[in-house]
Amino acid sequence: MASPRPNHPTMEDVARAAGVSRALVSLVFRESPKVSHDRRSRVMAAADELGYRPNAMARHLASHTSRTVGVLLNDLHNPFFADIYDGVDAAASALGYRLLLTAGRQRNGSETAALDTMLQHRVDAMILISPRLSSAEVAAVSRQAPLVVIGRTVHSPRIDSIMADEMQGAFAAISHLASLGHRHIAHIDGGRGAGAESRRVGYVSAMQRLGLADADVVPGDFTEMSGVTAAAGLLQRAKMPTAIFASNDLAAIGVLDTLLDAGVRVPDDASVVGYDNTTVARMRHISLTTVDQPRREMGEMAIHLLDQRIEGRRTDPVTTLMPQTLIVRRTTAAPRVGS
Amino acid sequence: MASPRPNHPTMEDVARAAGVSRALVSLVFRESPKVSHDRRSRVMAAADELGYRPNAMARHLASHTSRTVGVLLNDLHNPFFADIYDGVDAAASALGYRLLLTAGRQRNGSETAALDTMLQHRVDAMILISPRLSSAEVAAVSRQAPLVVIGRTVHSPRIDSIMADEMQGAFAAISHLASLGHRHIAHIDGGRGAGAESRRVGYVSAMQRLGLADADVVPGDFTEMSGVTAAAGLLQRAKMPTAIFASNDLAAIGVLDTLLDAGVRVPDDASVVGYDNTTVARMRHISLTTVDQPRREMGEMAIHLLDQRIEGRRTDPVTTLMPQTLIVRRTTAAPRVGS
DNA sequence: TTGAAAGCGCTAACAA
DNA sequence: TTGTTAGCGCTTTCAA
Repeated sequence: MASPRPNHPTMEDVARAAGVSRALVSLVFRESPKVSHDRRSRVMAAADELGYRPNAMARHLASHTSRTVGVLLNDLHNPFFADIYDGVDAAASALGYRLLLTAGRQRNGSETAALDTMLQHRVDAMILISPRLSSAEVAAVSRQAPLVVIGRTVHSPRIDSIMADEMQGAFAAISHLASLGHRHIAHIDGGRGAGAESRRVGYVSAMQRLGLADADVVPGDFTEMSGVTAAAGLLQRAKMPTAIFASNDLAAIGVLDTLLDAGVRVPDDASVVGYDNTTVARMRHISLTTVDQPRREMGEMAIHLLDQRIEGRRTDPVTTLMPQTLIVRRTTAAPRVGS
Repeated sequence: MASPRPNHPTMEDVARAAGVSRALVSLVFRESPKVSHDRRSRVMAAADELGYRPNAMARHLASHTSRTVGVLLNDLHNPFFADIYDGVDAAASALGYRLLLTAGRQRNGSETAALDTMLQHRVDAMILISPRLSSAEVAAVSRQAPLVVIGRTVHSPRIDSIMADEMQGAFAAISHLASLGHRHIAHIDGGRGAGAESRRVGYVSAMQRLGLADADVVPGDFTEMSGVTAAAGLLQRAKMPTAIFASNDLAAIGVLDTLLDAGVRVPDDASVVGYDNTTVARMRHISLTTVDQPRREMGEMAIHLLDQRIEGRRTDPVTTLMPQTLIVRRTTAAPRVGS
């Protein structure tokens, strides 16, 4: 048997206490301008007195709108998502949207369940951050509410996408190394990770465009361990590349660690570049040169795109490519002469 | 002008399509056992056909219960919170609770706004993870719904608390060092950070109980920089302590970095212990001995405590102290003989 | 098992 | 500026 729920006062109660009609109380709480100052304060006082708090469910049910955007974070552990969320949150509160967060879990199908919850709450729109769902599923959901997908492109009339321009990011990394004088630059692949393919393609095309050595892609998978393995392999070679462009920071750290153990000094003997500009890359101890994504801006963009749709200012889907910035720190330098 | 919202079908529509009454559809969606298999599948088929999804707001409004727990994460960036959330999520889905997440922001007063949103949605209970709110404010909120506060104690009849047993954690760290043979162990303080005081007190009492050197507390504040500063100060001393117990991993990393720069080898010349067992501590590159908190279990505990209250099985407040575990990695070893 | 009717707490016209 | 009257989509009696 459940404990009695606290008896929340209703508008009716507030109206009675303030000696006005319920409609007037409703107007006050909707911040209508056509309520006299005097009455408004009478109502507010009564509400405070009673500890009244409008019932969001009743309100949304009656008004057919919640001005709420659902956000699906597939992994709370990824600091990336936190940055994106900051942007979402800032833009949402600036434009007066409420946010309903749900986090995916390991369990399969949990994303579907999370989306379902949001749809049951009749959110006005949703933001999906790197969803693992199939494109077909995502497209199906978009029939119920407009969607912004971050980190993927899904083609559907009511889906907008926001992508990092990883080709450009990879180019920035390689051209930085090239300008330092490196010609032989290896790339540690990200496997099936998000963005890995574009980074690899960007790397390969940059090597060509800049007239450097042949592309040299070492298998990997976005983990620290894959960086360790890849670097160990590179160390075996008769001629080590002078620089390594890892597909993400984690792998770059594995590389750093392995080179250090082997007595290869960074950046004196070899340069290393990561990707993502995670917190770890910023640590003094690591101070990794890496490619930064404008995460916060991506989040803000998501809300703006949805706002355009919700307000009916746009119906055509758009894909936004966000520019990347190279952050030069202490793991890159000119190669030693003769190497 | 707003775009037309998608016209969600209602129970009425489903009932009509399935050729049954609305009440029957309601029973089906509430998973009532007293619906024939045949009719149930007819209803489900019609619902699928129409893309029907129950309206959570109407449901909650009519049923006076949402079986939803609100979770206030004050900082999405803290990986700590993500682990706690995992536990919350697992326990909630096991017990059939839905979760409503909100994340606090930098802005002051945002926590209050977040709580307000949750209360407006009439959540059955709330979990506050390391809230920055004053105890008075938290206590006030608890009159509207039962609360579990993680990381703080707030005394109120409807508030349960979950705390890390940091005194014990500090003791574990110090006794590990003592058993290795260290006698002179410095502590870098965490300042006003959560748990810092208990860690310091735990350190001081452990030093006494174990009959080690006088307590040696260096000011700090939970940041990497404070570890750098503290270590630099320690290096100036005529006689360096042989071991350093930092109040958290971040500060420990600052220490590690500074010692390395100064040519002090860890753990050969000095041992370092952190606190929190963050992702960074686990990295091979760092491999920091540190104190782990059972974060996931803390999250699970929160749901269980709330469940007891929601189901009316308990009305008295409890405070749960969670045990800490020392994780020994590569930054601790016996001191050099003679030092 | 099914159906009818009332009402949850609010908003949204419309009147006054 | 304020009050009146219908609902919103669902659950919940209660009867059939």
